[in-house]
Order: sequence, then C-alpha cells, then structure tokens
Amino acid sequence: MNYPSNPNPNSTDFPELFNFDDEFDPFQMIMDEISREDHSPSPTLSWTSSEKFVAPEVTSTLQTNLATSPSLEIGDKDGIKKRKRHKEDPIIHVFKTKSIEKYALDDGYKWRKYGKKPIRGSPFPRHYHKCSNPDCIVKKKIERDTSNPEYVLTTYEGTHTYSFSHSAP
DNA sequence: CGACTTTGACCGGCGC
DNA sequence: GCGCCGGTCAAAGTCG
Repeated sequence: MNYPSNPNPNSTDFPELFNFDDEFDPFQMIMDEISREDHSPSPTLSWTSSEKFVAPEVTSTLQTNLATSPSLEIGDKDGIKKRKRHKEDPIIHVFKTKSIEKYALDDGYKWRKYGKKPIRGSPFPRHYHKCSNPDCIVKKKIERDTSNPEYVLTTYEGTHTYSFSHSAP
C-alpha cells in the first residue's frame, strides 16, 4: 500500500497512485487514511511509507484524539484569550512531501501566510499559514526536513470546517 | 483596491 | 527572575 505525500490530487507532486474525481476531498481522505491506520507505539518516527510519516508525538496525540474525541473542539470557548492556548490538543497531521522548489504546496485550500521564523537547529526557516477562510481555523506549518532538504514537512493543525473546492473563487 | 506577503516586534511558555 | 525560543500580530509593501 502506498500513501500520498500531498493531499492535493491536482498537484504535480502528487503521486500517480491515486485517482480522484472532482467530488473527492483529498484532505479528508488523508484524515480517514490516518485514522484507519494501526499506528505502532514505536518511539521512533512512524513511517508508514516512503512518503508519509507521522511524528511520534503526533502519533500519540492523534491516537488519543481519534480514540477519545473524533471531533475535537479547537479554540476559545471563553472568547477571552486571544492568543493560542497550549493546553488545547488540536488534531495535528504531518505530511512529508518531496518538493525541491516549492514550499507551499497547493492542497486545494487557500492559505494566507502570517509568519516566518528561523528554527533553532535547522538551517531552514519555518513558514506559518492560516486558512484564508475566516470561518476556518486550520493552520499549517511548513518547514524543510533537515535530514532531507529536498523534502518539505507540512504540519496541519485542525480540520477544515468547509467543503473542499478545487477552484476556490 | 483588495488580498496577500514580508518582516520586525511582541507575547507567553519553559528551562535554568 | 531571566533569557531563549516558538508562535502570532500587524503595519507596510507588493501584486494582480
């Protein structure tokens, strides 16, 4: 079994292993695929294929989330705090994508970049993006894999609250 | 002109 | 308590 490295079927980076019709939501597919997997509790990186991986802490978080709360709520219930809450345990998915030239992968959603930071221990900066949809709180972080600079690690935080659209207006 | 990117400043958590 | 660091904000600049 092979897994996609990029949730966007339209991207040229996407392996020709999957064929989607226009109704298909690749992002959801990834979520489903991950949730179906039998992740091993190995302390090392949980590679499920040559392309996709889930970091160990992500795996455990993911397992917990999926086991206890399939639709974990994200955000401020109080509406008082404006900053990020570390206590929250949002759903996080990590994708490793071979992309030498591109940082931001077209996964079908519109993203707005809101920050860039040099990361200690990595020669490459990390890029921060939010979903452009104001009702959608999904964030993603993009950074290069230090051990494989031709690969890009994309960390998705949260799930999209609206339907996937290939050609968002 | 609106949406997006860039970039420095700011904030809060964490370790010492 | 202090400094480091990751994450976010927001003003200014850029682009279509």
